[in-house]
Amino acid sequence: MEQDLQEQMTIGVLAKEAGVGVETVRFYQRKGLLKTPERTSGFRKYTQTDLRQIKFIKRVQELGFTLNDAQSLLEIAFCSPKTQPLLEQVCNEKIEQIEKKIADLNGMLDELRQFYQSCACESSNNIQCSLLECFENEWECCDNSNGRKK
Amino acid sequence: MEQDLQEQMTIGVLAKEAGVGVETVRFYQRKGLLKTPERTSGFRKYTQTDLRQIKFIKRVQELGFTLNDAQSLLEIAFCSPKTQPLLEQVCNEKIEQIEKKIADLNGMLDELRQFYQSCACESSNNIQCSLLECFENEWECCDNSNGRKK
DNA sequence: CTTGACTCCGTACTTAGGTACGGATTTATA
DNA sequence: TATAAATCCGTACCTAAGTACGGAGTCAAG
Repeated sequence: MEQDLQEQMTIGVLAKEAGVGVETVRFYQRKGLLKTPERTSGFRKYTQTDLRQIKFIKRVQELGFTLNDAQSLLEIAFCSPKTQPLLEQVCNEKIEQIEKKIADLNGMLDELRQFYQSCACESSNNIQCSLLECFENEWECCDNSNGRKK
Repeated sequence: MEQDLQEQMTIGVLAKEAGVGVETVRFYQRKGLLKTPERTSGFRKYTQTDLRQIKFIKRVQELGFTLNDAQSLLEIAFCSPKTQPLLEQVCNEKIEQIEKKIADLNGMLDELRQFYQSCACESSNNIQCSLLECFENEWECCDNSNGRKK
């Protein structure tokens, strides 16, 4: 028929287009992340809208959200003066989470670099430098310039 | 008795001190993250070292590493001239991992802020801004005065 | 009309990182 | 000494986000 206009596709095509597995589509449907699709004699029929929605979900996931988050984002997917505060809240929460994670990681980087530096003491023939001790002693445990201990 | 000098503790005390559950300690032992402890008539006996090690693991986890990562960090925890090349290698790997993670997270932050900004158009009294559309239109769908574009 | 690809369904399995259960000891307290 | 609390062990269960299985029905090409 002339249904090409509507670009209906099977689950397999949808999955391939979206870059996910067929089982994942079924899984999303079970979870309520995709609306129950129409069927032609038993087979699910999907539209471009479904494709866009899956892509959206995957993108949202990449941004560090869970599927539950994705669902609530979809539920408020139309922002208006009414829903905007909620959207702001959800986004800000995530932004804060990520900022905190970055700060932590930067701290860890510092610590690792100090550890690396402090133990890369070619002169230490017999010093046993414990990472745990370095960690606990603010990385002064095997300070090569002036002996151990803080 | 007079074993306070060694500060031996039972699994319950250890767990409480470390802020984890008793089962978690047993789980870490099964996973090889904690060495098999000594026992007094069947009961595990732990030292301050074990406590420090658990705290270290939890800290490493907080920084976004897995238990496997924690394990490999623990395995190189003692550096000597022999193990130093290995240490250097593992450290550098970890540093690279963290740097990549930070870069990823920064990318996420940018996108999230765009996501947030593009829909935070205070002037839109009647505009229905779809997150899906924002997403698909590179965040120009409800472009306001200072709207960002790709 | 047959063959192979695709889809259907429910269920089970996976990895990470634990958490809970339940019956048997042991230890500490009153 | 009696009793409550803690510990022992193996095993089962949990969430998240899928992935795999297996036997059936269906569709499209030759």
